[in-house]
Amino acid sequence: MTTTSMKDVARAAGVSVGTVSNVLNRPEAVAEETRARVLAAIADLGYVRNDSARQLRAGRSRTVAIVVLDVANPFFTDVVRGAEPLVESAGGVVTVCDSGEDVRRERRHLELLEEQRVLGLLITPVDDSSASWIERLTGHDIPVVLVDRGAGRHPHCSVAVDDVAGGRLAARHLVERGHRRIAFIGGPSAIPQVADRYEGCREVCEDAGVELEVFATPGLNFQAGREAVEAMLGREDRPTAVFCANDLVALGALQGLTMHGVKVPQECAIVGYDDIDFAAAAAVPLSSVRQPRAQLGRTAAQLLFDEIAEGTEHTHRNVVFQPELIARASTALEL
Amino acid sequence: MTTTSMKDVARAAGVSVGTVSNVLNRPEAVAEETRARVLAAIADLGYVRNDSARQLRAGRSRTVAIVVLDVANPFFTDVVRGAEPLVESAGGVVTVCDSGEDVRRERRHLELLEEQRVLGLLITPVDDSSASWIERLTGHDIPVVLVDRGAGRHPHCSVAVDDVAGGRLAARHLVERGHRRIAFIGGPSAIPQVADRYEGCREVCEDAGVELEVFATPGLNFQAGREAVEAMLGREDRPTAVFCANDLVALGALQGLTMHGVKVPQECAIVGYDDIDFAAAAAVPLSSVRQPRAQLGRTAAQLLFDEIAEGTEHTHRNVVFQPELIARASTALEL
DNA sequence: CCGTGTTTTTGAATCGTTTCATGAACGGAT
DNA sequence: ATCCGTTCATGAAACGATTCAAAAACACGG
Repeated sequence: MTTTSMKDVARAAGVSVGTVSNVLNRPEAVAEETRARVLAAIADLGYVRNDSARQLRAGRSRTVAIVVLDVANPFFTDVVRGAEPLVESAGGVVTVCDSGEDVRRERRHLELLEEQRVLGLLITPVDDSSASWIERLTGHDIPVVLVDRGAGRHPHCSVAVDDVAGGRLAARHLVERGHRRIAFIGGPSAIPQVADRYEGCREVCEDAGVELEVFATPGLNFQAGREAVEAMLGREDRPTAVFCANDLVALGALQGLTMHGVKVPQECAIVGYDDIDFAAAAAVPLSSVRQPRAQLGRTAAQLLFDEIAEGTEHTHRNVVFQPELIARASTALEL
Repeated sequence: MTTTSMKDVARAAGVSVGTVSNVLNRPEAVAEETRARVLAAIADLGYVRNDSARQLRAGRSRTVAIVVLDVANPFFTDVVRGAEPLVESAGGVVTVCDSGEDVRRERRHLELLEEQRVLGLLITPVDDSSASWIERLTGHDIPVVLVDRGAGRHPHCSVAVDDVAGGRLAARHLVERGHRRIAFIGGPSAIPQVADRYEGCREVCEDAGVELEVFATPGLNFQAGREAVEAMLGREDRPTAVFCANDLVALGALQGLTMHGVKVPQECAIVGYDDIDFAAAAAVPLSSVRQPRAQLGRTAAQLLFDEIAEGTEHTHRNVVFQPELIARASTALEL
């Protein structure tokens, strides 16, 4: 069965293809009676527009791509959710690509997206090596907005959250509750987020004259938190609070402490980072630093459309959001 | 700046467009020397294939769409991950669409996907009302595989997990550990998954002469579990174990019990369903029924490609997988 | 140098829309 | 009846790749 095209519809309705096209795209420009006839033919034949042909003619697609490091990470799903409504209300479509933190996968996606002539791109690059690839896109007139990686100089718009401020928030929260010995759990420090969060924490501790000890982990996952906390337990001058670079790490720490009979928050307080859904759902609800994730997505999409609209007049903007501390049971005690 | 097309490349390399096309698609058919010249021109001009034109000619795209109920749900992300490698190794691309359990969003996606002439579709439909829309696609020669909703009769391939068996597994596990009074927490029972899991549980309890009480919830979320368990706590003949229709519910139950000082598993055992990552990460690691999610995705993709390859010879297949019980601390005690 | 067979290359047709200059149809004013 | 201004409809020319029959180039034996 061959697919039916506008030509078939035109024939069935006794009009020209141009008219069918007008019915679809500028219905007000075609006479009432004709329009009805064409619509009837469309329904009758079950005609469906061919998007490839449309795009070929238009020169670009209506797709905005979002390239994320991990689709399963709630951070990114929320960013996507934030961006979607804006894109859709602008008549666009969102497509999500998962690089899985793998440069090769990311590259493959970028190639494909360029072949598809996407309208624009929101991306959290895997690492600096992506820069040249991304610039290739902008060179071909595909606007790009960087998400949560706006640190360095770069010729793009970007949105990000101030991780140093987040680190400060967490540390200040703990210091205010009387903690004088704090542990930072997280790593590797090559990840800018980790480094920044640590940096903010360090500043505050230094200013307050509070002891800060680092437990470096190989990654930001559950296991890492559990192991780090176990390393900490043997010690006699054990910190009375831990700040984890990530909620997963914090949940690992929580389980580690619980299983060794250390009471949270009575014997050890915990602050996490990201405020994932499970932070509130933990056996001891977790205090955490929340980032305005949906807004990050919304703003990124907005910047993209601004850039498209402004054309050559455009000058890049870099928007930085401030995080917020959500206090829960895991830090509910003053020492 | 206008995008460069094959014509430009052809001119630059001093050959015809047909030859350029051959270099890209059947390089072995073009002379060594010519090929080199064309490739040089491509690199030189920064030429990028136009996928719309390609697809227009080809009549279909290389995209396999997966329409899920919730991208943030680990169940679906794993299904997607399972399907991806197979699709990509077949030269396809995966695109994920989130219906958000909303029929209207789902419909919009289906319309768009049909306009894009996708290669095929894996979908977990929002409800039965989707059926007619989906059949429209198959009517237009777009093969569809149903994921985890293969219950009724339907003219498609499908993959699913046997939820009744899952319910039986959970109940049997609890009965074997000596529990004689069990609670089922979950709802609404209109959801086939909930109904099936309950059904399996009921069978086993009935056969074993074990008392089963249902705490119906309005949804399958954290809050629901917490509230259900609180309703249960007041009672004197309190069940000694709960089977939750879902891990989120189970985590809610766990938090509810913990906060009211009820020890898990000593005073109340818990079994969840889905074995999400956080099940193992809970303060008391959660026993849970695991579904072979990635395999579900893999198989769905396989069925899709089979259908494409077999053409009219194809007869639909319905594959049902068996779930597995993962025992952890939350049921670690014999009564 | 010719015929034959093989390897390369060509160029036109095609896919299904959109766009736009042109033309037809019609009504009303003169 | 003629002319003019609207309102609608038309049909051909893009858009950029792929395909394929046919032409060209080449190799080689006689």
